[in-house]
Amino acid sequence: MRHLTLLQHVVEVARSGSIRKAAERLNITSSALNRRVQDLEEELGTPLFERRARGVSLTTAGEMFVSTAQHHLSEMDRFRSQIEELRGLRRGVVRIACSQALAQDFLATQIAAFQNDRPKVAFELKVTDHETALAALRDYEVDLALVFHAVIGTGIAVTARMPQRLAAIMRADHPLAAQRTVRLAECASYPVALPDRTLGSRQLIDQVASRQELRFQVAAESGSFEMLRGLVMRGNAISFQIEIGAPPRDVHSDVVARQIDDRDLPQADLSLCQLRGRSLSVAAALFIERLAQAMQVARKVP
Amino acid sequence: MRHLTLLQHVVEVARSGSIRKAAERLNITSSALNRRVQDLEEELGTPLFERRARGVSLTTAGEMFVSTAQHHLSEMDRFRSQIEELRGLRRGVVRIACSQALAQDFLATQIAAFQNDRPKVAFELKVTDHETALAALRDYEVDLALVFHAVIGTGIAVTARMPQRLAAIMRADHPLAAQRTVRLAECASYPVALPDRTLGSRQLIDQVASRQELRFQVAAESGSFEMLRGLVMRGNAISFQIEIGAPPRDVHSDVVARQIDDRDLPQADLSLCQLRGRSLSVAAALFIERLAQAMQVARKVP
DNA sequence: TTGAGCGCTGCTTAAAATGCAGCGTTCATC
DNA sequence: GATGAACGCTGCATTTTAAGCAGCGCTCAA
Repeated sequence: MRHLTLLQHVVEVARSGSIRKAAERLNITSSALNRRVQDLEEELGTPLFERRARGVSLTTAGEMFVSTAQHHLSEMDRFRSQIEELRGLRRGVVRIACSQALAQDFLATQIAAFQNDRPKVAFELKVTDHETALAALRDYEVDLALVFHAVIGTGIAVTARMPQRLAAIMRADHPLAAQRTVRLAECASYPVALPDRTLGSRQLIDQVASRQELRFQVAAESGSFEMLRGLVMRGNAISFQIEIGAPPRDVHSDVVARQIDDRDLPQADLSLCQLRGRSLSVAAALFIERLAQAMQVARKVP
Repeated sequence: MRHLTLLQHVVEVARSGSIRKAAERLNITSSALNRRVQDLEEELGTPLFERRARGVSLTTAGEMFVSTAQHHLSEMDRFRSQIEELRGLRRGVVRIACSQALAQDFLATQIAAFQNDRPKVAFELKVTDHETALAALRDYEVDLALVFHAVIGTGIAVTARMPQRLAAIMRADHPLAAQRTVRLAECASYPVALPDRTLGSRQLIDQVASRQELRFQVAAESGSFEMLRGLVMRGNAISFQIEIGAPPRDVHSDVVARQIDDRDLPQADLSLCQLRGRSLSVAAALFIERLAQAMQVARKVP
């Protein structure tokens, strides 16, 4: 879209915080970009950026402009998507931000099922902690975010919600593996490998642990679920994961999941989030619809 | 806005139904406009207009584009308005479509009061029948519409509503002027000057008349309230107007208004309408707010 | 059958955006 | 306190883009 470049350029300057950096990203010279910004500011009769020694930052007017521009760019994306739908191409990109726990099993299944119907739809997955995920949603970087136990502000709408319990994961030969459910206090008797503090499951654990005055023997702490699983397998530690990311019995390894006793757990939700007021591409809207449905269904089956 | 011209151009072509006509309105040559359209179509990979012998008409994709474009143009208008507000200029334009009944008294008062606070805000008034008024609202030609007894479809939101009775207006020396209220049947004994069928008040009268099987002595029929008032004054006819457009005693003439008996009247509303999903300029939003308030207050006082 | 009105295109000309090189400034670093 | 990297900005030459002009072929009402 030729007439959208100006908007994209300004948004990029805002993102980069520097005209030169933005120009590099956009593959134009900084002088060209600089003049585009200046022309726009002159036309509007008001500066959009404050010039600082190490770059630029948005003025109030600039923030308003960027917000409008982002919205319009998103609308145009959606328009193009509808055009393609009209032409029967059924293409599209769905961009998702989610926490690690979901990526491996739940989302992979959902995406595969969706692509069965619409093979030309591509997916972009961004795996992060929930704060970054919601920020990406706010910045129009992703179409939807799937977050666990997050504080969701206004501006973001929760399309579906799914209560999630925490599961303890351990090796099949771990003493606690004999039980159907475990209590958190029991886990304290063994070495544990905890998710780090950016992750929702850890925040949940900390909450419970401090209430029950539990002290874990923390063998390790990591932001990576692969790492934690590795520690479980090779170090015989206990780790924790939300149930949707922890199938009761993993066929590919000797790791098992054991539900934690209900009495120990506060309520925590897995939330499917969209940006309020934003219309999505056909592909993204369809996928969200199915995902929401899958979450409802999964909720019914305990 | 330099980068908005393309959108404006396409919208204008859609409005005009012809590239040449649109080009004339836009003060450019038809070849230039033609090529802009073609370039855009090529870029989108889909035609926006169907070429017909006597001009062009929108394709489905074209309709979608125009709708998005209009929305974005309106957003940018709003953005500029907010900029000016930020700079303390407090300027702006409020564009209104309303029926004649309201223009003379009610709206004039409201506008004058508003301009007392914000003298730099200009008003554009479009006086028409209610269908045209709602169409203008839908086409982003006006910011708000004030219509009486209209069928309001989805896509248009009613911000405030005010039940309105009909009043009979007549010369002070008319026999019926002696009464505080009149019945519609009584009016049938005298010559009447009726609003024409485009006007909401006429539709209301027709409704009642047909139910009560009344036959009026129709002395005249007109779409102009000035004309009707003239006939009342000079021909001693009775005419009708909604109460908000008919002050009980007009100091500038010998015309008086007498309320019609409640038993004769079906419910009819004066509605303040906005386009759903559209954000308005600061001035327009403020004016609407006050107008809505005024309508609530007016409703309280019977 | 004719002519007015339409969309479209080749060519020329005017305008706008871009790249290049370089200026003055700020600020972390040594 | 000197230094250099990073930044925004500007004059000028160049390229790219858009606009205007004239004219073609087409359709359809008169």
